[in-house]
Amino acid sequence: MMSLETVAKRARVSTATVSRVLNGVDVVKTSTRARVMKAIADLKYHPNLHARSLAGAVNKTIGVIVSNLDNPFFLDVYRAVESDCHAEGYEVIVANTLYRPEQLAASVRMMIGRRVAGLALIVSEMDEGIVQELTEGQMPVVLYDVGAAGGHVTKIRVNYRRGVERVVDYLTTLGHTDFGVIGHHSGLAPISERCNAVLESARASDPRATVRQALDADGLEGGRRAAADLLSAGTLPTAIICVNDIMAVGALLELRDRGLRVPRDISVTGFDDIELAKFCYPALTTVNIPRDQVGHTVFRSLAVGAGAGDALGREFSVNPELVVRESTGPARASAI
Amino acid sequence: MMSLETVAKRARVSTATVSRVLNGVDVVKTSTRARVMKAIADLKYHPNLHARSLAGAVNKTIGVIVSNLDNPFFLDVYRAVESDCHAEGYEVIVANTLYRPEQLAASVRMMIGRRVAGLALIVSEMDEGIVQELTEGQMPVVLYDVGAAGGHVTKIRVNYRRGVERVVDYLTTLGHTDFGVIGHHSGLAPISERCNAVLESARASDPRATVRQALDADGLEGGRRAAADLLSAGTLPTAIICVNDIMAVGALLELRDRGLRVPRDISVTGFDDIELAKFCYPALTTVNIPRDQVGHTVFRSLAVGAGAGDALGREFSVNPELVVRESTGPARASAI
DNA sequence: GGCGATGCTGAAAGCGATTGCATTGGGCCT
DNA sequence: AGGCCCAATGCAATCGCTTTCAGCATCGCC
Repeated sequence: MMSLETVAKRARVSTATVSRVLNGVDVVKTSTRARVMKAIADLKYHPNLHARSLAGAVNKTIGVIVSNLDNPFFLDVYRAVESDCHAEGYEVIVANTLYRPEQLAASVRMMIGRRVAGLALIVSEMDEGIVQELTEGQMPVVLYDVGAAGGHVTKIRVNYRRGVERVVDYLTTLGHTDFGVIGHHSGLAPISERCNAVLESARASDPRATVRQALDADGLEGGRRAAADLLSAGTLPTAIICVNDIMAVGALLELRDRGLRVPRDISVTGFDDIELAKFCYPALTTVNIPRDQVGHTVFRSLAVGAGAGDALGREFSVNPELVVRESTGPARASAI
Repeated sequence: MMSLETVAKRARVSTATVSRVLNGVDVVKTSTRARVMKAIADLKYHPNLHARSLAGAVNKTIGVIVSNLDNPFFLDVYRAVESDCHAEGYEVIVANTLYRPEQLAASVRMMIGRRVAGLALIVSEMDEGIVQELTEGQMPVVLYDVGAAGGHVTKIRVNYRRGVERVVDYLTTLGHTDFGVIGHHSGLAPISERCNAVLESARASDPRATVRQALDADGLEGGRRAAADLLSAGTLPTAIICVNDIMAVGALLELRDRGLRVPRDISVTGFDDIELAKFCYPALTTVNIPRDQVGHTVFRSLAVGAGAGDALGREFSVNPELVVRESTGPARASAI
């Protein structure tokens, strides 16, 4: 491979001068600059970025670790970060853990090894040990839904409870008092928070409200089975609240197969507002977590160089918003 | 930040020894190794990967450039590559160009700068200059749907024509002879190849076949408008072939709004088999490009170290498969 | 004509690892 | 006891770049 020196020799200058031309710093005589640029072009020279970030002080790249790029939530957050960063000349490197803790650890090590300027952990399989290690360290960090803010760590917390309240309140005003919940015991805090919040919000809204739970499966098929369980167990709820959109779509499928009309016979809600929610039939009423808000916060916390960095060390709370579509309507009057 | 030397000093050994412990090479006395490991743990030391890849000969990371991670096709290919690579201890770095040629160029420069072991370009906005430069260079490269194989460049080409033939043949056996095509003039070769293939396959299947085109818009709304155009122009086709799934979904939406039943009144097909195709209503009959096949080929071409690399320099042709779902059925007998 | 200021360029010291070669010291053979 | 060998470790060069400091013309000015 070629190096600065090759270029320098060909242009009959020192490596220092080539470097200056490359970075546009200092003043280089126009004729010299031209000679150097020609040499660079002739040789198709590309600077070695490893050497550059080894030698240079600043490292304009930030790291983002997410659970799974498949999940549109993580993808959107990542893209928001990326777009902000590119606008300011930062690079982003992303890693996904596939929800595996040991992969999380490996990714963190990798990011530290790359000496990123800052690191954002937007994952659901959070590991306490890692959180602590990062908190004790020096590197600017953004933690999502975990840990504590202060110093070099920014915390973003999502108020899931509030999101659930929005759903329940909305359904209550439509006359619903008889709810079913579809969720799962994954041990993931965000999910269990949602499950619990349904119970509490429902009671808060209306003391007579009933809530039936089906919490034993995950994914589309899980939603389907859970819906089936709810249907076969005595009277039918008038509304089914699902802790994520995928399960809600599964429920929709099952209801359709059983000849129930949504929302006339029964209302269904999801959580997350994935793309599918817009296009499934009927389009899903759900809860949206403002993803670009999360992304922008990450950028503002980590890109300390770029006039940003004002957000570092603070705690941010993001409030989910209700998105009303077609899968919800007034409670039916009578049993089916 | 800490360095090897810090660790070395603390463990009262030389940096060479620490390096050996770190990499598990050579023989280090057990007691020494223990001392070093303790020092590493105490200091929470993480090796600087830039320095490592500068000093070391081998660089076990490969680069993947895609047009847009939003697009499930690109995402799936990327994930297939990543999973293969991680299994063999390779890292993957990904860049998306958002379909912008200048971003493509920047990403290529970045990858070269990082001295990746190999580079895969899976983009639709291909730039001839870049292809040529890469072809003339040294680095192992995988090109998707462009360029020529040989030496250090692997080519993957997708037989779109064949995919379209599958669709048209299938519809023909269902009795369709009156087609509408929804596509767009994007200048993207894969898209125009599909548009053209429809015309030719239809004529090949049945000389009396008619094909009406609506090629002026893109995206979901574009598909919607194109469907509207097709509807308002004289007699209705019995089948609408869309060049991608997004536009097909748009068409479905428009047809539904106009009171047409799919597939009873009219059949609709897509292309790409994105996730949405499975969940929209009715589920879309479409064409799937085997993504993991593409991903595995990338890995086998680029990860020359890992017992792979046998695929480098060859040309691979991947054949799309027809995926029949619910949006297609027998041609209706009479005009509506 | 001498002198500091100014503009450009070069020499060389790191940055943090890897690695070939030199060194050391103990065990074993004769 | 002397010589050898090999295991274990250290020394120092190297990778490709940035950056400080110094050097050398050239220039304007008194």
